[in-house]
Amino acid sequence: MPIERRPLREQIREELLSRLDRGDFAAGTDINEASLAADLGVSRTPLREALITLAGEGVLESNQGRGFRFAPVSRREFRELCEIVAALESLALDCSDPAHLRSIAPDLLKLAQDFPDNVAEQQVIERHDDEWHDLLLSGCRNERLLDLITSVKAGMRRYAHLIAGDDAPLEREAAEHRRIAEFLLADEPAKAVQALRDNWINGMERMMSRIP
Amino acid sequence: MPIERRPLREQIREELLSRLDRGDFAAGTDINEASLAADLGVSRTPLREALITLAGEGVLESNQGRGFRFAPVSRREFRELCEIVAALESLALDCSDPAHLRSIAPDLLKLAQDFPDNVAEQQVIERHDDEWHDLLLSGCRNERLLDLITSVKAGMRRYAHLIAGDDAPLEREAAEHRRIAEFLLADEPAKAVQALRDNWINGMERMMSRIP
DNA sequence: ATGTAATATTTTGTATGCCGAATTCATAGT
DNA sequence: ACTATGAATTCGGCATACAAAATATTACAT
Repeated sequence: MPIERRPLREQIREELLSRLDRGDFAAGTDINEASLAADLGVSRTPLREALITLAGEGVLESNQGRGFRFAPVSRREFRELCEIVAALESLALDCSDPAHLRSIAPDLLKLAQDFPDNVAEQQVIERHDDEWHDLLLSGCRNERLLDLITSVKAGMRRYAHLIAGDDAPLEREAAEHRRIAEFLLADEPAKAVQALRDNWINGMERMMSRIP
Repeated sequence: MPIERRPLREQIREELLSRLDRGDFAAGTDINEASLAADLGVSRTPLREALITLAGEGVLESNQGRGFRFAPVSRREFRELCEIVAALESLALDCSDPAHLRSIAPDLLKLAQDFPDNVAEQQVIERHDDEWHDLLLSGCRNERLLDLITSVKAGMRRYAHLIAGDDAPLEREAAEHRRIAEFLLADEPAKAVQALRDNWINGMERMMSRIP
């Protein structure tokens, strides 16, 4: 088996993000470095490195002398994030290889149809959604853009747990994914881009009511 | 005078970026943490924190065990960055308050006209250009978007010194800025957005030949 | 009882030290 | 002379130690 040979800061970052998905941290909570480090079984140094990375991604905010805290959630910020991701993913889809898009379209359609079937726990659904978008953008040659999208989406993870336990928006999401895939199958990339944009805007509105 | 009361990592980050503007670091160069820390008069800890931040912004890359190095420049990456910033600034302009845009339009025009007059050193010009764009986007209410633009632009600073010593593209840049400002004065924001997009694409092409 | 000042405690920010991995140089063998 | 193998050294990654700031606490005065 391949032993984990990656910087601790990266592993810590991912662990914190997945805890965030589970809703382990309340937004707006101050982070105590010593206790969190002890909890994770690492020293403060790599933990702080992870925290600084997350602060750069907007997951945390840092105030001089007061350390780090999970950035509070707000409808306004969520809308801002959705607008950004919509623009970035649209761009990514725009500069994707059309041939590649056609080749993955069947898979995208299939995944979208399987969507509501496995109504497993929330985390699985979230991963599923992310994977679908990742596949959609897999033909984008702009590496920096893909990294940036990943980074911005990290900031949205604070909102992930808020959608738990409601199947209706899930069905809507799947329907919109099917629509995008069908446009790609029909070789109409421009319409797919528009549908993707709509997907984010609609998803934003679905979420809005759940944010305090 | 107000004494500097900010985390060292931020001051270090800015110092490194301004050194980058001056072309002090060759792209692709490995960074020796100990010697750089000694040079800056700080310890390795806040330096590493700054390096990690810069790596998150794409200014540096980090390889396991080999530490940090200035990410090598390439035409491809520069094009990627320009496409991203074009999309982000377009979005920012798009969701700006039209009334505010009209109110700053005269200033923007004036600044653009003053552009080539003070043909001072390169750094001043770069700052001037950045300030113009900052003012242009000052009416954008999407805070996260503005932060993101700043962050992506940090990655472009590796290319800043390459444009030194050529006035022709500067004149073109100023002309395009005037064009944008005039659209805003005429209350045609949509055209201004398009002109802004063109500005980035043209600026990209102007730079291309200078990148190895 | 409440507000304020002084002190104690907690927690962050920074510096230093140690260990292991990775690179480099030297040496031996073909 | 060239490659391969091993030793030495350098350097990054992480832990620990220290300093400074912020928060909590207590004592005192009004």
